[in-house]
Amino acid sequence: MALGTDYSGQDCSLARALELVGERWTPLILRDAFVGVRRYRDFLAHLDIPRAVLAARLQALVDAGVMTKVRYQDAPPRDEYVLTAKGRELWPALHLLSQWGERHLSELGPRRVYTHLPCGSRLEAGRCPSCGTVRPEDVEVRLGPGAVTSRTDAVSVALREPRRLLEPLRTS
Amino acid sequence: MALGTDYSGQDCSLARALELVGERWTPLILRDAFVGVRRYRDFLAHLDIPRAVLAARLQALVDAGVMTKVRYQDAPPRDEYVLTAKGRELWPALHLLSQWGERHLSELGPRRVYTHLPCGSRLEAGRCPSCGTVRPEDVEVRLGPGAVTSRTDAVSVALREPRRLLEPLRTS
DNA sequence: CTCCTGAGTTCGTTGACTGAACCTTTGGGC
DNA sequence: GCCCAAAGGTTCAGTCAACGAACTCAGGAG
Repeated sequence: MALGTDYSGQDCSLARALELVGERWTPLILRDAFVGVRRYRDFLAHLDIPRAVLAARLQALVDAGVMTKVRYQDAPPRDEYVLTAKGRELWPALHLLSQWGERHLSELGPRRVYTHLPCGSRLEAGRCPSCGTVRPEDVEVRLGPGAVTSRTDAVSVALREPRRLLEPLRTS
Repeated sequence: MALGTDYSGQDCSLARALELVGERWTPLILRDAFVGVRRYRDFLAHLDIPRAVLAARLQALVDAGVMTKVRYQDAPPRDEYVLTAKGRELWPALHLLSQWGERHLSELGPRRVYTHLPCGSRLEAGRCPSCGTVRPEDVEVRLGPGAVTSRTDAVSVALREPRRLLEPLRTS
């Protein structure tokens, strides 16, 4: 269970991208960010990730300009981690990889169903078959027939309700 | 520099997909497979990857049905690793991540330019803006202005020529 | 003052990646 | 037959990242 990332010597934008978002846990942190998770506590509860690794990954994402820390309360001071525009552009890539997994690794049917709300189409290949490219804000996620609802942490429970991408999750 | 992969407990097709293709080196092995690399020796030369890791990754990809071993010569017996249909379906996801890297991490302009040969359009978002979804076989890759040609191994040199995706690379 | 929560940091242990050396099969040159 | 080289691995000791439990720290609440 170790995944370092450093592909120096590869003159390749894929390698550069993987050094940022290819590390262990990072794609799942981003997935959670897209479905609305913003707080350290919620990432921790939903991912079962070591605290030190989570702190390091969030810091790396902030340093890379993929997320920003936003203060949402002053007493006591609390920050949320929110995707930047650069980070939000990762959604098609993450979604396509996820769809590949749905097709080939999900025997009971899709675990999540993505709908483009303005037109009602199901998303394919990270975009709407009728409208072209799609903004994550316009996408609705809900559980599909292949979903397994075994987790009982507050974040997993809250995420069972249909919701829009990027809509902040509230668990408290 | 360690990236293990096992996201048990995550009911998520992205996590399942990452367990297969998210391990360290695996995305770059797949990238090489898409540009025509097929032999152990060529992967080794082009990636600077430890032999044991390369052998383990190729075996895992074969076990998962993403690649197959194909005998191309009997005396002495030699096999090539070739993408299956399941593996070829990973192209849009890999391409999108690569394009994100081109946009955000490649200061000198794109390192690689992808063209849909039947219509001549440059690919965007893993598909052709005019034709819709694209088969990798119909895509041409050539170096762009951001490319750095510092590697001197035979595979890197051969890959400097424009070529179609999936067209077998010959270096000997 | 004491307890509690959120958000980390510290640290010993485990396990994956690294790189060099070694092994096996086969063919070619002599 | 004998020796060497190449392809495709396997083995192994050392290193470094991930793991997980414990600890720290700041700021309320009572």
